[in-house]
This record gives sequence, C-alpha cells and structure tokens, in this order.
Amino acid sequence: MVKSYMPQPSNTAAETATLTEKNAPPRELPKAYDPAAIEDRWAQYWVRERLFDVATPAPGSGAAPAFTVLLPPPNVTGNLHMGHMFEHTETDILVRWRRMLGQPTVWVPGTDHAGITTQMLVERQLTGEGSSRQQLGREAFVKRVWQWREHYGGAILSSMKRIGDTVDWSREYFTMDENLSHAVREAFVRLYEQGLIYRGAYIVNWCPRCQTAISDLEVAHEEQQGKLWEIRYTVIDSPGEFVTVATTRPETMLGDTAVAVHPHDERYKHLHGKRLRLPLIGRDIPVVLDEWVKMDFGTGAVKVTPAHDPNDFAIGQRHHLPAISVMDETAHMNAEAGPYQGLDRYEARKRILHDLEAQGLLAATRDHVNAIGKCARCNTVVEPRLSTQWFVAVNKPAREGGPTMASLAIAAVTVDAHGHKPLRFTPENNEKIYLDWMTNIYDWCISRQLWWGHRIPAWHCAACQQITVARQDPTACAHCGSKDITQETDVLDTWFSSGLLPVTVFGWPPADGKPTPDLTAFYPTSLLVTGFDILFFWVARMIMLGCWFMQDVPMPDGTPRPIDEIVPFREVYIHALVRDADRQKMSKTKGNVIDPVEIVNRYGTDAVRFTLASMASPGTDIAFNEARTEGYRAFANKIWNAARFIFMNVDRAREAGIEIDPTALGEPPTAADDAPLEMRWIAARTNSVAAEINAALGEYRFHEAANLVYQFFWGDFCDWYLEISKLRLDFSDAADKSTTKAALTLLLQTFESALRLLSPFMPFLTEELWHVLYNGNPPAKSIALTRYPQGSAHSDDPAESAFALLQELIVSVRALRKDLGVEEKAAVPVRIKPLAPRLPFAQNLEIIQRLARVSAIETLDSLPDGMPVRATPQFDVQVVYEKKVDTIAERERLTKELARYEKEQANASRQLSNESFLGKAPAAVVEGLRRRAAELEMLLDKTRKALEDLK
RNA sequence: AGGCGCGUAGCUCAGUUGGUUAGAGCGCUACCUUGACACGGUAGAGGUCAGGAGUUCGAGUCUCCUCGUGCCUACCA
Repeated sequence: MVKSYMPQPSNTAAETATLTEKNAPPRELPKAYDPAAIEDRWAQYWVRERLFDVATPAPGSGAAPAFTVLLPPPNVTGNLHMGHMFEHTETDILVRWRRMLGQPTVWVPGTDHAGITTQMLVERQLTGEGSSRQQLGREAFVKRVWQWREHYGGAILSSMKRIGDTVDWSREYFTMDENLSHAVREAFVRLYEQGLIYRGAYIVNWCPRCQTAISDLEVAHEEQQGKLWEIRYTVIDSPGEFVTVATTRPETMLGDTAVAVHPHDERYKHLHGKRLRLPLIGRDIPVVLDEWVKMDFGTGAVKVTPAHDPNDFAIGQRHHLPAISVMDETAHMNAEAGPYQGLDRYEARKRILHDLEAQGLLAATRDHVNAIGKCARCNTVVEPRLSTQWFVAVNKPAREGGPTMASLAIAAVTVDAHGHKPLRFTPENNEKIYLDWMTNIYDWCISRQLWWGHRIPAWHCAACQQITVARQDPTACAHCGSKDITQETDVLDTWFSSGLLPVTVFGWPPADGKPTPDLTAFYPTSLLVTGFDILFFWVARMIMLGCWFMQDVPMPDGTPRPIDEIVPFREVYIHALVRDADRQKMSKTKGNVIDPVEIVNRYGTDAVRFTLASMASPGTDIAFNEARTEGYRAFANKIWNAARFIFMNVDRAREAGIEIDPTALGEPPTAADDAPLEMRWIAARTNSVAAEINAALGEYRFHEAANLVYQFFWGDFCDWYLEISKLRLDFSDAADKSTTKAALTLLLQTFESALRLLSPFMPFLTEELWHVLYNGNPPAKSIALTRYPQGSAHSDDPAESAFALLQELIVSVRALRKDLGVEEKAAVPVRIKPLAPRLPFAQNLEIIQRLARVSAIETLDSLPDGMPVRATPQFDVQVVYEKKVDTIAERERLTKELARYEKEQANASRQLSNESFLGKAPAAVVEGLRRRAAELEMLLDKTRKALEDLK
C-alpha cells in the first residue's frame, strides 16, 4: 500500500523523531514512480502554506540583499503555453537556487489586462450573442470585460501553481488594480506636466478591424508578391505631356496633394514649379522638390498622399501641403473619394485601376515584392492613417540640458567611470540590439481607441478647446473655468502600464517623496527573465520609464539616487524560443502548438522541467522533443528506485538495531581518511559536483547544471556508489555494526545532498522523497527552504583519481569478459600487470569481485602470451578463461585501435619535433604531450603484440 | 536593403577564453528477468565538426569566401 508522508505544519525540533523509531511508518513506495500521485498534493501544499511569501524587511534590519524577480505578466486572456513553461522553469530554477543560497527571494506574479486582445475576445463573445460593444455602451462593456476577467483571467495562474512556480502569491497584482491604476495616472500626469506628453495629428498604424491606432511594434511585416502600377498625371498648361508616377497603392491617389521629384533629377527639371491634374478627381496639385525621393526607384516621381503614408506626411509637412483623408476608420472610402465613396479599399483599387486604364492613364503594371504591415493581433492589413493621438516625447529633456528618456535608457547599459554597467544583458549581444533601437527611437504613440484599459486622464473643453490633465477628475476647465468638459475617450497603450511595473508593484509613487519600504528593499530588481519578442515592447519601456521616475526618488538616506539604483533591474536574461520538434515556431494557425499541461500530465512536471532545463543553453532555440522527456521521466524513476533501495536498507538497519540520527542527514557528506575508497570518493565527488553546478547556475548555463546533476545522480551515485554500498550494508550478526552504520549514514547524507542539488530542477519528486527520508519529520517545511550544497571550487581529492583507476580496471575486465564470451554469472580469475605504483586494487578486492565478477586477482610481472590483454598506461589486465575468443572480431577491434594510436602518435611526434611548438606552447601542454607520447609508444607495442598473438 | 544566428554521431543537442584522445540523451547491436529500478544493467558500433582558403607551433573554436538554413530590424513609393 502507498503511504502519504505529508509533513505536519506544527513540526518542531522537539517532535523530530529518529528514523528508526518503532512506530515510524514503513517506507513502502510503489515500484514505479507515478508523478500524478504526488504532484497536485505538493503544489497545493506550497501555496497553502505560503512558503514563498516574503514580508518586506523592516528598514535597517540588516537583512541580506534580496533577490527580486518580476514575472513578465501573462495576459489575462492567456493559457499556459510551452514558452511560458520554459520561461517559468528557468526563472524558478534560479529563484529556488537563490532562495536556497539563503537570500530573501521574491518572485512577483501578476497578470496584464492586455487591452486589444482582451477587448477582441469579449467582442467576439458579444457577437456570438448577437450583441456588440456599441450596443452595450462603454460603461456596460467595461463591466462585462471585468466579469470576463473574473471568470477566465486566472487560468494561467492556476497552471503556474500546478507546475510549481515559487512566486510570492501575497504580492499578486493585476495591471488594472486600483493602486496600479492610480500610479499609471500619476505617471501620465507627471510626464504631461514635464512637457513630455503631447497630442497631435500624425500618421499612425491603424487597424481597420480593431479600429484603433497600434504602435510600430504591433505591426508584423510580411513580404508578398504585389504590383507596382505606373500612372500618368497630366501636366497643366502643357497639353499631351504626362508625369508618370509609380505606386503600390493606387486607391490612395484620391488623396494626393502633390507629386514629388528629386531636385537634381534631370528628367524632371523642366517641371519644377509646374502643376498637375490629378486623374479621376481632377484636383490641381503642385510638383514639389524633395531629396527624399529616390531617383532610381520606379519612375523617380512620387505621388504624395500626406494623409495615408508616413513618408508622404513628412513631405507634406515640409512643403505645407494639405492632407486629405479618403478613407474612414473601417478602411472604406469616404466622401473625399468622390465616386468611389463607400467602397472597401481593395474594391476601390480595382475600380480605380479599371477607370485609369479606360482613360489610357495606366502606363504600366509591374510585379513588385513589397512588405505589407499586418496587425499583430488580428492579422488585418494595417492602414497608415492620419489621426490625432497622444505621444510620449522620448528624445526631449524635461529641463534644458537634462537627460531624455532615451538618453537615460542608453546610460543604463553604458559602462560608467568605474568600468561598471548598471544593467547587463545575457546573452550579451542583446545589448547591441537594444542600443541600436534606443538610439534610433521615435516618439511613442500611447493612445489606443479602445474601451478596455487605463483611460487617459485628460478633459477637453468645449468652450476654449483647451485640455485639462489632472490627478483628480476635474469639474471645470483649468483654463477658462467652463463646466462643459468631456473626458478623452482613448485609453493608454497596455505597455505604458506594464512598462511601469518595476516601480508600481513596489508602491510607487511614494506619498512622502521618500522610497517606500518595498522600493528600498526590492528596487532595483535583481533579474528579469524574458523573451526576445518583448525586448522593445516591454524591456526597453521599463528601462525608460523606470529610470525616468526613479531618478526623482532619493535613496533612503536622502542622497540622490545614482544610475545603478535607478535602473529597474540589474540583469536581463533573454531566453530562447521553444519550437516544435521540427524547429518550427509554434503557432495556433500552424496547429503545432504543444500544450505543456498535456505533456505534464503524461510525463510529470519534473520530467518536462528537466527537459527544458537540459536544453536551455543561452541563446539557442529549443526544439522540444518528447523523446527527451521520456528519458527524464526514466531519470525520475531511477531516483525513485534509488530511494526505495535506500529506504529498504534503513528498515533493515532498524531491524538490526542500527539507528541513524536524523539531524546528521543534512550534513555535507564526509568520510574519514581510513574509510573505504568509495566513501571517500563519493564525499569528494558530491563536493566537487556541487561546486560545478553552482558555477553553471551563476552563468545561466542551465543545460550544464542539469547535465551535471543528471550524470552525478545516475552515473556516480546509482551506477557506482550504490552498487558498492551493497557490499557495506551488511546487517548480519557477524558484521561490525559501527562500520555498517557509517556506510549507511554516508549513503543517506549523500542522497540527501543529491536531492537538494536536484530540487530546483525537479521540485516535486525531491520534495516527496526528502519528506520520506525524514520520515515525515523534516527539519524544514520544504526542501526548498533548506540550504543548497555549495561544494568547494577546486578539489583534487586523491580518492577521486584512485577511484577512477578502480573504475578503469572494472570496465576493462567487463569488456574482456564480453570479448571472451564469459557467462554473465560466472566469476573468473584475472591477472594484472601493474605499471604504476600504488594501484588501489589490493585494498579494494571485494569491490572488483562484485562489480566485475572476479573470483581472484593475481599480480604478475609479465602476462602469459596467447590470451587477450586490455592495456592501459597504468596496468595491463587479462581474464583467465579457456573459451575461445572470437578471433575475427578481436582482430578487427585491435586493428582499429592500432590505427587510432598510430594516427595520434604521428601527430604527437610531429608536434614534439617542432621547435616553435616547444618554444611557444605553454610548458604544461608540452609536458602533457610528452607523457602522452610515451604512453602511446607503449600502447602501440602492446597492441601490435596482441595482434601478433592472434595469428 | 541592412543586422544577427545556425550548420558537430541516424535523430535532438553540448563543446566557457584556440591546447593533448570531440561529449551526452534517444535510437541501434550483443548479452543479462543479479532482491532498488526492464522507465533497468553491462559492453559496443557510429563523427574527414557543411565546403574552401587563411592566421597560428596548434583550429570544431579566430578571419575571409562559397553553399544551405533560420530570425530580427527597415518610411523605397
């Protein structure tokens, strides 16, 4: 039967029982590990017990500096996908690791209101009900979205709990929470007061389906095969003469207010100052000269439509041209389009081309590849549209000579006088990408024509047309006092509020001008783990806004805040993308999305986490492949069974009257100088692998850390140490109890350390086994609250090299046995010719006997001819067995080996006879090669002789 | 059009500043139902590191070119 070993919340040290206590429950674990049987239980326990909530340290409490991470807030509309799971796995590993290093560790979760996406979803729902946003009206619609959010907004948070994210749930936020909304409004008002927010008519990317402006970043460009049409515009006062312009969007010609040519273009010099007749509409428009025009593209003459193209808008500004919009907000032609009014833009294009052709004004139609912009949310082709929007001036200082938002954001990643960067990117090349963008940044359009979001706190006055921006809703115009004011209908870009999160989640704006306790304790955050796709959207905005507002918040002691204290985070780790097994980007439309929850249900969370971690080499995309997850499920099962073996022996020990002090279990594994070799070895090995894992995690080398713990647990611990332990776990009356007890104690300590090393990667399995190991009376409420083994950086423990020799002998004997066809169960004698002093064989006879099935070892000065030999630099070994060797196979093997040695030896001797090598290479390299060359000489002799013997 | 990245075993991927014999998992072959584990054990096979040139005593690693491939940025009508 399966017992549950849930710890009692009321555990105290006094209640800690010994492992061998008579009434302790038997450790009966099922033979195969079943993640489903334990994962939900622990997931709930971690949340219910609030194990990872962190209170704000009292100011001046002297607490260790906090490790703080802000979770990139998933959209309320979202479900957990593989990308999230990957991001969360990496973050959770780091967060668990840091916590186990003893730092107060806070990982702040929350969700984003996701303006456009959420509004779209709810509108779709309304459509299904035969209703619409317009029918409901703004207030009722917003209420409806809130209801929707109450219902569905928590899906992703539940999944986070299920996969074991150790976030601080007490700090969970939603970007439209009252306090955060208040902070957003404060930020807007301050920027407005500083003259950094302005309103104006500009060309923006307009989504005709969402019917809102969207930012440049929200436009996805797509190359497509299109056409380039050449259209003739007649020259006024010059009968029969044309100017031919080239365009990809003929429907916009209805809004043309000029034709531009390059001032130096000889072909058009005679047209300078002339006027043209716009076809179809008949408007009289000028020829203007502008250096922006590329002479070698198209015909060198460009139609200028200031209301429908950003470049044309700029030309229009330079030449004071009128801007005529010919489309409405749904991309249908409006009254300015004359006969084409009411037509959809593509229908209008068809009709216009048809009419032009009929009039002989269509000069040519050419194939042309161009990039069209599509709305990143709904895939509708974006229409550049002239409209009045709100902008943040990112290149303007608040005061003469002061920094700009962009300049601060650049300074944030620039080396200061002390050679120190306030903010670092990993992988490093992202810094360059970020800097390029920040250096060429345009003003940020922050208004959206949506209903769901933070409404812009500005009021328009009907009387004086002025704008009132205020912290409190005004009742009258601040300029003329008129009561006839109405609030701006636009809301803010979602990224405006999420860009403020690093300050707002910690209580900005401070009421008294001093940093809040949370800001003091947790700002700047330590690390941001996020994807490349939101580097500009979010990371850059957080840096701009965070730096901008925090420069005005003094340090706790009242001194001005230095640059490395105003940045929102000290490090940004940009993770890779998870692709499908064929390296394709996962997308709903392709139908290749892998649902992590489904995979988790089949393999267990730990196996999926381990898969992701083991492939998470910085900067390299992951092709998620289930075969690996299968492998890591096997790994979990292996550990489970190692635990079963260990617990079985604890039970046997108890029956034999051997008691292990549970307080000793958490000690780092150590072995006395006179302890058996494998004990000294595993203690040293645990120590060195711990150091290696810590080093790897410190450099975000997740794959390396994961592989180290995998090799250690499976290879070192299970394959070697556990097998040898079977010799030591002798509970018979004849055995020396203290020896057995020492062996069992070290086994338990090593296992306990290994569980802790593994726990950030496989939190569920390790939590379960750790509690069982402590028999339900663990020293902490969770393995996640214990200390991570540190190890020591360099350890040249002689036990490690001695054990390596022992392993080499055992492997050689096993291989010889196979060559000779010895039955698995048969024990055979071996002969050894030692070639080095102090070989660790005589003292470890029983290990060799057991692991290589050897009956006796004979040490000789020379080995008899006629039998196969395995030769190493330290020893030669022979297995004594009469059965005939497979001569052909053996010859083949030796021939290959000989070729390999010969090649290597040729290389080595060439190098060693090279004067410049001897002169320039480091001494250690030369010395190493000399030693190897001597070894090769010997190995070659032996191999040749062995081949001779076969004949 | 610019910029970045990748190409290593049948498959999926490691390989930190150039340094002796290029690694792992899966798959494959052979043997083993040994009292933790067949989601296992043991031993194997498998690579001219895409191709070419260069720098160097020494190149999977640095430089250039070619081929293949992926991504990002961009206001060429």
